[in-house]
Amino acid sequence: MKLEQAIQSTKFKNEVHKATLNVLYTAWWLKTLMSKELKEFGLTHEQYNVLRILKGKHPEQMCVKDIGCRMIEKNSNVPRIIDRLELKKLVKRNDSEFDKRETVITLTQSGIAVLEATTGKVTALLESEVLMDDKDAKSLNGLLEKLRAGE
Amino acid sequence: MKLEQAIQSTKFKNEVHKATLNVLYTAWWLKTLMSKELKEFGLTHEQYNVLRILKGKHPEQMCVKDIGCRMIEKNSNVPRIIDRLELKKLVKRNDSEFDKRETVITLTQSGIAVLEATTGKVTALLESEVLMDDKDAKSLNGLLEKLRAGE
DNA sequence: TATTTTTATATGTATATACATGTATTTAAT
DNA sequence: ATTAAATACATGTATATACATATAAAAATA
Repeated sequence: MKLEQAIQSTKFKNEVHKATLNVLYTAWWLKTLMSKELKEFGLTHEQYNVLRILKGKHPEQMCVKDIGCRMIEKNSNVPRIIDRLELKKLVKRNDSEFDKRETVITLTQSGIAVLEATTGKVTALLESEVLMDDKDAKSLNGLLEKLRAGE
Repeated sequence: MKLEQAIQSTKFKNEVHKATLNVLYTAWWLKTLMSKELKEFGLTHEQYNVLRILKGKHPEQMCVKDIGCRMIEKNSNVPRIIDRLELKKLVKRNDSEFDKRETVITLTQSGIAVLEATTGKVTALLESEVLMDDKDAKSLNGLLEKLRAGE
């Protein structure tokens, strides 16, 4: 679907303005798509993101700050996302021995199982819905990084 | 900044997977950038979006549904965003004469003034931070629509 | 060593998102 | 004409986002 249809507007100041709206809309579209699959597992998008980050270091523990700086949405409130994952017994909090300010987190066996099942489903969904070859994806990655060049 | 630095990860399944994360991250980056400017005017990103949509039809009134389907994030709770804009006297609610189920909304004079001031600032900010020429923006728009082709 | 500053996390508040439900009104079906 | 279905909006709840503040511990400084 063209952006014009999606937001029922044709008035863009220029192509750059249209591109900013297009990025925002595409992100919403992707999130909505993934959330439908995640919901089956009782997970939200950001809970899933935290589980995947923990998986990357497993079986090592990670402190809250290190999880936070790997999040896609940097202002996510990681302690509260962990609260909910802990309630579902998918992660476990421990006090750090090296630095008593830190809380360190690990995946539980249950967390690993849920993450693996979820990842399979999400990957399959994206493969079937995101119809883009590697060459185009590479161009897209380059352009997005160009857009953020001033970061 | 490269995505790899931004989310401190280099493990992407493939370029398409990286592109999905890159879109999500870029959207967050854009929203954060704009929010900084909007905050000066006491507006949130979605409140600003509603004001801009109303501007497109002004001085005509728009019903809640028509605003909703022009929103970038479709699941936004438009009545509640309007509640806050109404409290700030930036918009006005009226009962529709044609269909008593509808509430129709218009910008107030104050709303128009705030919107114009805000738009000027936001536009200037994007021009200075989004360093991309029209040609690249056009390619980017094409690729994003390719990504969502199955929509 | 004592004090200050910084860091890591948690908590509080307002708004937003996602979704379910309730209510009034309109449209369609019987 | 009456009933049923659909529509428009509002409201309620759980979670997330954005940001301010609080608390404890570590690091830096006097």
